[in-house]
Amino acid sequence: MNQTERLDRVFAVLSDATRRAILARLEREERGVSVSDLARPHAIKLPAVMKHLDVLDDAGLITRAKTGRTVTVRLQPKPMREAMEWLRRYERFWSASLDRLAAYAEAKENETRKAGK
Amino acid sequence: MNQTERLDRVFAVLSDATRRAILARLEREERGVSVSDLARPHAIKLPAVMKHLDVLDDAGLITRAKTGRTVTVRLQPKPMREAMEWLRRYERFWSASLDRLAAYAEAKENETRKAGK
DNA sequence: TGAACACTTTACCCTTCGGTGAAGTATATC
DNA sequence: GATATACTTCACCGAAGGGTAAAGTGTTCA
Repeated sequence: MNQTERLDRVFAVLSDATRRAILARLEREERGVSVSDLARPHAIKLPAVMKHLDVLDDAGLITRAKTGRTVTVRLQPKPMREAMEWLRRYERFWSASLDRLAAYAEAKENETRKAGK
Repeated sequence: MNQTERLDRVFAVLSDATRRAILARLEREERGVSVSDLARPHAIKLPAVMKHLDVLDDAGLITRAKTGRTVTVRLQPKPMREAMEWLRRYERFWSASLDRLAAYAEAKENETRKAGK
């Protein structure tokens, strides 16, 4: 799997609120959560949760371990790093545009003052 | 539009390589790029590019300004900030797991040394 | 052994997504 | 006025996405 595909998958995972909630839950519970516990808070049936877990798995964001009849799901956030790195490039741009906005506001302010309005 | 919906849309934008390429291009050219210039490097027809631009627009990631018959597209990266903030929560987790990995490796190392292998 | 439990798989539904060809609109340019 | 340019809209297509009900598998417990 190349970088492009990895980014596609991780960002696709993150574009769904249910999956983000699952990730957030796993982040809080480092020891892992069973599939049914993960499903409980959501208003969807188990098979739908299964599909979400498959998507998370394909993106490499979780690991699953079966013990007896229960499956423990754990977070594997490493693939998020690449996504974060990708986004980081735009960080300077936000600050830059905020700076520009501030500069503009200031210029406007001075202009107004000079005009004696 | 609430936060959940904004995150859905921004991450959905980012899950497509063509759209990431468009964003990257716009990041390099701060003065804006025309629609046809944006489309040129991609092996898809204009209507497809249009749809990508609509998706970017709906997520608030670009602005479009028509002058004569050409439309200039500019980056508006502010909505990415929220997405980045969301991801940032997992940053500590990467470092944490890297730390744990390092600790494990070190323990293993000592163990091996003690055993005199 | 039989029933309950914790998933998992299958088959299906409807909607959204990413793409196309073709036709349409508005603005240059000759 | 005719033609080229720069989009834009429309109608369509096949694949993928998120959901369901129902049936299946393996484990635990009485």
